[in-house]
Amino acid sequence: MPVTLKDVANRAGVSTSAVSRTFTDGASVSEKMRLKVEKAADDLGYSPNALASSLTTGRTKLIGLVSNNFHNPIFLQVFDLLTRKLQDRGLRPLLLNLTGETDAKTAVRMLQQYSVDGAIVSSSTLPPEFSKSFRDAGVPVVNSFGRFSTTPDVHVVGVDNSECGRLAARELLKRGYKNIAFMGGPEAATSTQDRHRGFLQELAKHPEIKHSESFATAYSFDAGRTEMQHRIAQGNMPEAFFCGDDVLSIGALSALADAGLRVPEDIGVIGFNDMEMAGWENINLTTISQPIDRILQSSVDLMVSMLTTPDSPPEVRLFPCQLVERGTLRPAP
Amino acid sequence: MPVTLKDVANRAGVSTSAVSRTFTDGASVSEKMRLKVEKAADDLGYSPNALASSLTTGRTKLIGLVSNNFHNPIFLQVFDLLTRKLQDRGLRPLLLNLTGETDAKTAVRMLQQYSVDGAIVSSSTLPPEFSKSFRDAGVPVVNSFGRFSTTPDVHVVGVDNSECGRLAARELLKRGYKNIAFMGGPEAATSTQDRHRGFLQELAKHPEIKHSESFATAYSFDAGRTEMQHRIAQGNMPEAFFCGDDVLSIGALSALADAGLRVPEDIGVIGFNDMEMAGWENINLTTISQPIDRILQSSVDLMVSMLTTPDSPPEVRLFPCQLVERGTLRPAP
DNA sequence: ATTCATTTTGCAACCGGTTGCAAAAATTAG
DNA sequence: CTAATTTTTGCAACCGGTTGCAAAATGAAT
Repeated sequence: MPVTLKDVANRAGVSTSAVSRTFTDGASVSEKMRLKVEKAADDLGYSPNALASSLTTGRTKLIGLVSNNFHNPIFLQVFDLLTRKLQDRGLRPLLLNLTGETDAKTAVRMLQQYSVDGAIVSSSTLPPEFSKSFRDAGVPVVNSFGRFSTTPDVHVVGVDNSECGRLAARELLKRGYKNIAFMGGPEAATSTQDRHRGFLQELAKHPEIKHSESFATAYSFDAGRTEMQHRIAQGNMPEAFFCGDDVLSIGALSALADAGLRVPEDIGVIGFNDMEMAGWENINLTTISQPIDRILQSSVDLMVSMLTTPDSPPEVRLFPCQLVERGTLRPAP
Repeated sequence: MPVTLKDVANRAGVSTSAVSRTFTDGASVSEKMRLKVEKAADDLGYSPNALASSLTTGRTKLIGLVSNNFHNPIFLQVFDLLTRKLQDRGLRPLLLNLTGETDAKTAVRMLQQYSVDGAIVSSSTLPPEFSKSFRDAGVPVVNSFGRFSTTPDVHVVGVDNSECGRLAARELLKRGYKNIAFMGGPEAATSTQDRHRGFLQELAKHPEIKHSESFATAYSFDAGRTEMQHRIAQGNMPEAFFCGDDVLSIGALSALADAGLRVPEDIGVIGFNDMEMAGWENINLTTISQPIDRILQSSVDLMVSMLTTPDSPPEVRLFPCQLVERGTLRPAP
């Protein structure tokens, strides 16, 4: 049914090599030949089979898009941008959903079977073994939203989470809060650990500031709400919270509202991520934004450069986060 | 670098056919042979190249996942479920982001180049030409969240949007509202048209009920908020609104709150979709849910059945929607 | 017109598998 | 134990392309 190279060659009355060459740029073909072949190809509606050519060229232009994060709305944007940026480069995303997957071996197999040219691992919660296994299997890897390391196994692109923690702390101090709290996501998440560490680092410079911390069980509305309810029930409330994620913050805000606590008059809240909802007028969350577009652009740039120049040493690219001022923190005095 | 069939054959001291056969089920291989080959394969860490085999078998097990909807959070769940369900069936999703793409020809090419076995078009806003072009190119298609038709070009799975419109109208009437409004998404979206039609059908039975309609410019928070602000500014407010989408509803709610109108005491609101946020305590939106899981399960079931039994006539599978009662509609008297 | 350098083209082998067919091996029947 | 039948195996062609190499065609120089 589908039109093959041979069909085009026959119709144009030339060899298959000629046809192949007109469709690979950089190949030696005369102008007449190219025209003749293109005519025939057009007539027949031919488009080359990328899979067949991959057999000999060794390149499929398939990029594994690996994630296990299909819960945080921010990732819809991630998929949108990533797929478009890949498409723009002539690459096609093969989606690999690793939700609930614990075995890196099978993950590697899934990628290998389709001989992807590379894999973009996009998750802050997927254990680094996965990236490492891919690399060990010879698959070029970029880890987006990954953790900083001085000796990375693979390329890492993301933000400096501990710097974000410091930024949040500085911002709270600047506004005159004297008793502040960190409310993290799951304690096991490296992103939470790093933000927490940065937060403490900054506070270490200000011993007069009281602070406390707690961790929600997940990066979710319910977890944030529940955790905040706990804090309220415990009494002894701090003046402001740095929440490890916007979803968490919004859950926390709802608990505060229920308890009759006003934001920012009674309690301040600063979130993290700047998801779309944070800007909605009925939420209006002051938060810290990650430069998602730059992170992803850099991720596909790195991927493309690995494809052209293999064996470049793993690199870490961290982008600065930025405060997005809205209405849940009181102004600086 | 990667281990090939031949490597395994050499190590096991058998022909390549023997190896091939041990990895295709239903093929004739003796038990000793199978064991010997599997041993060799294990030793070498061999996994068959799906792309190479696709050349002869004509099947890639690649399914194009086509969408242009990377904005509505509900679609994150769609991608999550769809990818997992496909993976469970041994199929791999090749993502095709058609945001901003107007030319079906190029979309078809993108799928053909990778000779996908089929395509699941998952969008309520992508024009039906696309599905049709895929089908015409010989690609089996399932259109999830598509529009009902008595003479469908391709398989369609979704909900009966006009029935949803009727459901919403009935629900509002049941609660004693006498003056109600439909606030749709973009007037061009078929989903909005259908819901609107159903809404009017039900009202036609109740000539004493006053009603009005308006359309937001997009399925977004801002559009819903802006549209509601218009309605408030115009004065002459209805008692309750059926909004064409939850995001729209939430935008509308925020405008109502700003205007000092209480929900549901002053104004009732019912949404559509039951996105996660609708259940958050600070939103608590009464809405209508689509059975997303069933829709997607049915979509991949249909896809699988097309792969085994081609040429089955296009089928429409519609699932019932359900009211999710929360706090934005007053109780029935 | 002849020679030499350069470009263009086709041949044929190959990429990693699959599969129809016939030969070889194993099994069953006589 | 031989013959007939069934199962297992390998050979070789093929899937849709690519590419090294040498032959053919073109162009430049003499």
